Amino acid sequence: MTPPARRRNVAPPREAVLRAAMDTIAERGLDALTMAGLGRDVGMSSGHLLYYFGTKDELLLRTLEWSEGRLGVERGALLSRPAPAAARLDSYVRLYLPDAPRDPHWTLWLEVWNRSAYADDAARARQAAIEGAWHRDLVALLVEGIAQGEFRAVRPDRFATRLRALLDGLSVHVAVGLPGTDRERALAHVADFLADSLLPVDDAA
Amino acid sequence: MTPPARRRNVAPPREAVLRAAMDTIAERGLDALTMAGLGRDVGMSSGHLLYYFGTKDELLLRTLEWSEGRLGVERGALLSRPAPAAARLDSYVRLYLPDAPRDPHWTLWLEVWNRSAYADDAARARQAAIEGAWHRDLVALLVEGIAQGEFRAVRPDRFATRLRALLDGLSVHVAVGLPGTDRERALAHVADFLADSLLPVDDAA
Amino acid sequence: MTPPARRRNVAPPREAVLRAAMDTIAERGLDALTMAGLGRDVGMSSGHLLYYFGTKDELLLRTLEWSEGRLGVERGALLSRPAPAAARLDSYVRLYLPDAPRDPHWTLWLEVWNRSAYADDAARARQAAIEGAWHRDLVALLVEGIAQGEFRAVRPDRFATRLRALLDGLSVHVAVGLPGTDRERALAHVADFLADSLLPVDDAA
Amino acid sequence: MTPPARRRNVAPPREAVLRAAMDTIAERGLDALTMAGLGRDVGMSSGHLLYYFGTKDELLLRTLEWSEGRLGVERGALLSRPAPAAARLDSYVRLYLPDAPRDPHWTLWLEVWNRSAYADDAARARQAAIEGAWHRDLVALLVEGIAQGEFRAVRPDRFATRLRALLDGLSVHVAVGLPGTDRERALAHVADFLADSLLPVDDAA
DNA sequence: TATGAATGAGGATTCATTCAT
DNA sequence: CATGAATGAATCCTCATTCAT
Repeated sequence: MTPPARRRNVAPPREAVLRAAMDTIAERGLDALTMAGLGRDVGMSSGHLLYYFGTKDELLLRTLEWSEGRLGVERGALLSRPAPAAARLDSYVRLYLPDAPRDPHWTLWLEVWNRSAYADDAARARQAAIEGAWHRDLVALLVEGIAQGEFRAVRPDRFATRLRALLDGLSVHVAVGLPGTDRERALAHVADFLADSLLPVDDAA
Repeated sequence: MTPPARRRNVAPPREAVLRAAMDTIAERGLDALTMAGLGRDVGMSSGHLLYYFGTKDELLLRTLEWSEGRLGVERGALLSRPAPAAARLDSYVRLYLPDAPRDPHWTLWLEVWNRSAYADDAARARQAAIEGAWHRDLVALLVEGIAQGEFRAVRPDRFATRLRALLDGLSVHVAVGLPGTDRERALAHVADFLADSLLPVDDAA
Repeated sequence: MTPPARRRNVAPPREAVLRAAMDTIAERGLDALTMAGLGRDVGMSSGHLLYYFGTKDELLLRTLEWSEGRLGVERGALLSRPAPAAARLDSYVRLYLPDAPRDPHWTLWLEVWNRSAYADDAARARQAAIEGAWHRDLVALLVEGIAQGEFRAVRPDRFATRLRALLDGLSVHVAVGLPGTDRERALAHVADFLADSLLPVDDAA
Repeated sequence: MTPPARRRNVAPPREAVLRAAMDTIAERGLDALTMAGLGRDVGMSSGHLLYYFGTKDELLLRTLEWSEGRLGVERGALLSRPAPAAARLDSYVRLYLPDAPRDPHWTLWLEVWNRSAYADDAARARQAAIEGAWHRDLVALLVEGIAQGEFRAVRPDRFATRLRALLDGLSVHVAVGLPGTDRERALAHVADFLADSLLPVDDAA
């Protein structure tokens, strides 16, 4: 799946392609996503698909980026809302966590993580860029919340890392369908964690 | 990779097979693990490999179980040491986290998670059993530490879930080779987290 | 399926083996008959099966011979009955034709015919021997019937060949499940044929 | 040999492929026909072969249909000749019977019959369609011959079935190489049969 | 006799990728 | 831009057969 490679995309890949790729991956896993099948789904020859993406790996990464792009827009919107930092943090968390087992976006992430260790630097960089966006936005939000006295005076970067690790761990559990886990429980765990370590102490008093 | 299936394996699969499978997976990824290649590595025909495992998927799961078995022994040893709960918790964490990017054990987990969503119940159950062992041991340790006043009075099960989610998140980051992460930093993060939420408050005083 | 070959049977192969082989072939076709599977069915290792039969081809032929042996006994019994030749001929025909599509015995024949063209002389001879028995018994019956004035004065050998060809053709159609054919219709056809060409003319008068 | 399946084949499969398949089957049996080998014979990758046929089973059926198509043309030509019905019937019979043991066309039929019992309805229907063509043409010829007083007043459909059963039985014997049978003898038998039951009685007088 | 672990030679099939049109 | 025929390497898995015990 990672041979020569050559061309790149010329015209903007139709969104439908990315969406269809996402759907198939979510439903039946990445292994079930074949270029020919995807072409069939979107009414495009497999040849043309490769003409656009150059490589199946590239398609995978592009799909992830597209999906992230959409989440990024949502994230931007919710973070810039005129609302308390705590409320916006809650929205952030809700956006972060998978909706249910096999959540397309998370399924994709899992796959990308898998190949990550064997990917080239360019690919790893793009992947890191995505993670970075989530991270920076979270840091900014924490800074703001702390400044306004909504949050305790945690170290923003450190806390963001900690929270994201927690979110990633919980997300994997949910996305993978681990028995005894689901989105609601994950949300509750996060709420607990935030109450314990970020929100004002007098909260519990 | 998931066809008919049929159970076989009567004699204990040689450890060498599992070890070799692990090595290859760690070095070049699961996709690079072919039955033929593995057979070559361990001096066994690919036919016989299938005779033992019945399926490549089964081999994967068995390798994970074997690897877990070894960790389980280590875990048991360190947890029953006559040492403070805090020290034992530290060991537990050190055992949990990957050694470095591409850590074989974690690479395996990533792969298993990937297929998990599309696996059958039996496979998922075996997977859950492994996770359960880590969880229960952690809970027991927390209970003990709390009883002896070493830890704050957290709710053990809840805290264990939180800590494990954190560990999983950090582990993935490390195993996957995310820039800016490594084992040491992960350990530091965990230490921070524990200091903040589990260890006695007077610690920081 | 036709390599070296070496040993032969030592003890009388248990009937159960032959019977089980027959059943499997009838139900799912010869391709589905594996030595290992058959061994499982009869509680015998595949190794021992080969120890008995030496070869899968040999097993096939032996199964056919065993099946023929049973039919041969029946045939002998019915032919030696103290009954009119016409009645005995009718029984012969009923024994000859398959019971229904996938009739085990005929399924076997079809398979044997298939390999026949590529078989060695010994195998072909054994196969011919079986066909010969049916032929000779039929000839004898015709001779007797003619002598007693029950049948017209056809040339026995020639007529037997013709009748058997007819029976084989009809049998294949029935055994194979050709639409529009079944045992009853086949029997009617044969009856017609016999009335037209073997039984006394005054019959129709 | 009968998995998922998927239809493909858009362009007309080169005749050469079918012809080569036929040749190999005739020479060494269907088991010896491998996609790779066939690809080699016709200078086409095995991948492309499957791209065309989708399945080895499909290739088998297609080869039979192609072969039948050619015979069908011949049959059509000889039946529409301006010749006595008896002469045309003779040609029909000559076309029907195998040329010699291992006659490719008949070898194919034998194989198809074998799987027939385990085939799906679609496959069985296509098979039946072929047999039906032979049958209908024969019936038509009989009707014509009877109308013109060349043949006795047999019931055409019934007689056609009987004759075809006879032809199938004899054909198998010849194709399979049963000792004591060959095309000439088979032809003689058929001639006898026809003289006895179809041609005018005064013939023999 | 009997076992069953071990073999190893295939076999069909899949699929990303190429390229002439 | 777009096609889709063509490739061919690679894969898992099957199974008759062997042989040490």
